[in-house]
Amino acid sequence: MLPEAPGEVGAEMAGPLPSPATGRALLAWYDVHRRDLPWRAAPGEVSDPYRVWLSEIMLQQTTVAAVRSYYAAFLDRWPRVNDLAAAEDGEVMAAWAGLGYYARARNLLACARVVAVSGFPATREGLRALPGVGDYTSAAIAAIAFGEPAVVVDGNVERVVARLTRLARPPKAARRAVEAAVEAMLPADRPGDFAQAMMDLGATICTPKSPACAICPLLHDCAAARHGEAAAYPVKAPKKARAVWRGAMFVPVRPDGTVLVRRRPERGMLGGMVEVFGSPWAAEIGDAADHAPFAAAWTAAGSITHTFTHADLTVDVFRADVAAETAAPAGGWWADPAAAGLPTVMKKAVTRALAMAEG
DNA sequence: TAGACGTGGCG
DNA sequence: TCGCCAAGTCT
Repeated sequence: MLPEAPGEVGAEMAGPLPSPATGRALLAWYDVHRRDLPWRAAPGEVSDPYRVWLSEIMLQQTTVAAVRSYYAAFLDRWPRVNDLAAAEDGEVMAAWAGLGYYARARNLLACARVVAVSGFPATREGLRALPGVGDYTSAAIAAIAFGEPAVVVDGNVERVVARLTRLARPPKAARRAVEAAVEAMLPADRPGDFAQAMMDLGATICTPKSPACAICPLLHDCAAARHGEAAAYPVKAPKKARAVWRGAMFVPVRPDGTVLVRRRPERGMLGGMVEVFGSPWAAEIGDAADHAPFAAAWTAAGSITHTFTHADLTVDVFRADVAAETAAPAGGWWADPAAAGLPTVMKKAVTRALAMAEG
């Protein structure tokens, strides 16, 4: 594919491409207002790639406030990447519990075990090949830990650039234009500070709602602010209408309070998670009774709703009180619902069933 | 490539 | 209360 002509990129923007002067102004602001974060090297000090990597993985789609205690606990328990590489899977997963996106923890450990042997790659390209390290994280580590003039684009950067340039399309749909804008203002001598400065600006001044334009160091470089419409950017992609799904779930309860569960297939929604028996989720499910795990005195326990990213689900819940010796059907087992590791939608259904008065 | 993947905080 | 959001990656 041919490289895009500058005009093609610029055509996405109602404002001009940012200049190197804008990048320098941002760094001047950063030198005074930078956030003091535990994974950040002091000014003039060399960054530890392990700490940068660990923090960047934890910060994916996760707030600084949520990460702080986990970062401290991990660093205390596994001070170097070799320590983490030698850890057992279960203890790392347990230490990650509560942070969310658990694939990150699995990739973290896999990555540590690679790095423990060969060390951290010192280039963006090399970093990009590590498990759990994508376009953003590879660029961030390369810039912050190794001083590579990588173009770092995260959600903060997208927002800042969208406002600076009055970007006409949603940033993710105008990826090349965003990168071109960042590159145009990137100070080659301080790429790591520049990346962190963009993120600090996005997190503290150029916020999603109610941006503090009056105290922004880039106010006079910002096309959106000049038009008094910073909050109108970035342009949002139109929300797709959510599908409407229905389902039925069946909760047999033994006298000791255990309920019947099974494990979902590894792939697909809630892959590998524990669930209660029930129907597939679809626009129509037909007769709920067709999906019961076994014949019993099923009683309607009402319904629950749950919103997924792309579907609104309503589930009719049924309960049956069964004998202690009731056998679990193939694939199922009896579990204490409080300790079964149920995802939220399943917890809702079980809670609904158990809230029903017995008998 | 659009969708899945977790959780807690905020207006 | 509830939708939106927060330093994305993988398939």
